[in-house]
Amino acid sequence: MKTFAQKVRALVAKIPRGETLTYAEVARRAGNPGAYRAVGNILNKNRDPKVPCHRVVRSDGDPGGYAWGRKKKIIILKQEGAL
DNA sequence: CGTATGACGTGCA
DNA sequence: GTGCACGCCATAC
Repeated sequence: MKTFAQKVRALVAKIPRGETLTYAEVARRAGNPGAYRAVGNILNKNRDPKVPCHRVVRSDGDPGGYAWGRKKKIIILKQEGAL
């Protein structure tokens, strides 16, 4: 039984380049549609270089947050063509 | 085990 | 349209 964090990281790592998923979407795919809160929390404490957490945005269209800086996140998305 | 936290989401003023 | 408050879940301490 993988922990929710493990599932989330695996899903985020599967996000194709140039595409973005919302925390709610990731949480839903992880099996816990109501744990979108935990998704952000997990990525925040478990920022893994193998996980493109910058491809995870909020449902409002806002970039959300980024452990390395929200601004940096936007730049990366722009470079990938997701923005 | 219980409390506090957070990169959210929705609702209401 | 903007701002504040509440609710929600998993993880950390």
